[in-house]
Amino acid sequence: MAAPSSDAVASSGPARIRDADRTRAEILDTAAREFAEKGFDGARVDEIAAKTRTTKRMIYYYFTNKDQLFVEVLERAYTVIRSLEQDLDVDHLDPAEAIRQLAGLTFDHHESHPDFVRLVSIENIHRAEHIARSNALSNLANPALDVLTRILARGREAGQFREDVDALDVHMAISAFCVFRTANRYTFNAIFDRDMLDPAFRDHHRRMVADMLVSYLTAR
Amino acid sequence: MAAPSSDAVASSGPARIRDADRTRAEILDTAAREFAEKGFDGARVDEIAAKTRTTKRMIYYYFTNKDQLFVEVLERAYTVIRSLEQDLDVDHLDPAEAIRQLAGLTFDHHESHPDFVRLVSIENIHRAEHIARSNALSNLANPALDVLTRILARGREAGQFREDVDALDVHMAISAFCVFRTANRYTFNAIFDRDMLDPAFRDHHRRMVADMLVSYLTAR
DNA sequence: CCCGTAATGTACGAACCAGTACGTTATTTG
DNA sequence: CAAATAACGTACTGGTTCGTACATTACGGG
Repeated sequence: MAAPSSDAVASSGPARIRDADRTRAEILDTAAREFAEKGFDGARVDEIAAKTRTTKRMIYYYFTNKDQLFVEVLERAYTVIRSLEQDLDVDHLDPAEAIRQLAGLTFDHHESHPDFVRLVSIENIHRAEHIARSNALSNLANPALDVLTRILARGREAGQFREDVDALDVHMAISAFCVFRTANRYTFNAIFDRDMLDPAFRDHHRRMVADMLVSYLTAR
Repeated sequence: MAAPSSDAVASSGPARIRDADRTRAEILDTAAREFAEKGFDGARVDEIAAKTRTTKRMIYYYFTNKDQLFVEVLERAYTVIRSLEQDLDVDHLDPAEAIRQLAGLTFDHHESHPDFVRLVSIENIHRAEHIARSNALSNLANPALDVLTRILARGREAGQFREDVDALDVHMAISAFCVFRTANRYTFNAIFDRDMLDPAFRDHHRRMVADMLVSYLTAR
């Protein structure tokens, strides 16, 4: 209910009372969790505020409105994933092995960032209207795509890979598999009684995407 | 579209003023479109009612509340897909060709039922809580799975298919690909500037799922 | 042909919820 | 150190939205 108004909180070096960056970041964190949990329309600004050490007023102070808050949540979520993708260095590997590495990395990303997958699902229900409103996102290239393009070129030159696929096709196929496990986990489990995220399947599925793509690319 | 309920609607005069079946069906149709369009929380009961030839009162008369309405929308959506799947008869085909047929059918289903794909996405955001509340859905087996099981068994017996995959794995892989094209269409297009549902890619993608699965299953 | 009930319509309410008006305190800058 | 301003809090509002109380009409069984 009412916050303890007893000031003089000073006591043992409390965190700075005014810290715009921290407050802003805390709102974004909480909002990301809340949006991922309940969806855009299901999430409540009041609830986000309550789960923060600040107030609803601050959300509007920093983010203008609920839509803009979601835009920045998405921007941050995509940025995290992208920065991880940039660490990928497979130019020295055999093309097939490079594909395996890329698939594995993508698999791991999605497995360890379920909230990201949910946020993307939610944004798709809204027809990507928030991404469209974000300069940061609509102009952001995907480093994984460049990597993929080079791998495919090398594979084709070596006569190993088929010619009728481009990087986006391969990226789509890998993403589809990885996204599906998380995004459709609940209905799949309800209907087929199998939890796709059960650790028992993890390694099997991880090998499966890689095998699928490599066998497809190398099929004559 | 919807077939008139029981009998021939008495002559050509004004439609029957009282027709429970028709009213109920019209509500379900409209609700399905509205939920698919806006999501569960984004959809408005008042809006659904307005797009119907009846009133909001009737929605509550037949469906108790918004959640139950969504449950029945899902039941109907799944039933439509399932009934189409049952027409599949591939037991006389070569296992690889049978897989191609199944993948193609699944592909076509998803391509021609985008609303179904969206409803499933929405239900996953809600952690399949509505399906859990539906006896019809949580006890409904998937005919495509039985078909798949038989295909795989034949393929293995013939020494053509690998042994370390089960029907659910294959179903998952095919669904993932087909669902992704529709479910993640908007964010994919916003970020990569490629509309996965562009007719120009249709045949290519359709062949791609089938090839991916067959090459994977037959890989040594 | 009449009456019970299934089917339908109208109007309303209570809760909820995004967003704001207004006031206060800390921090920075000149 | 004073004045400006950035950061923050409280309390409220106006519109929305699910759901319902109450009234009414068509239809079918007896």
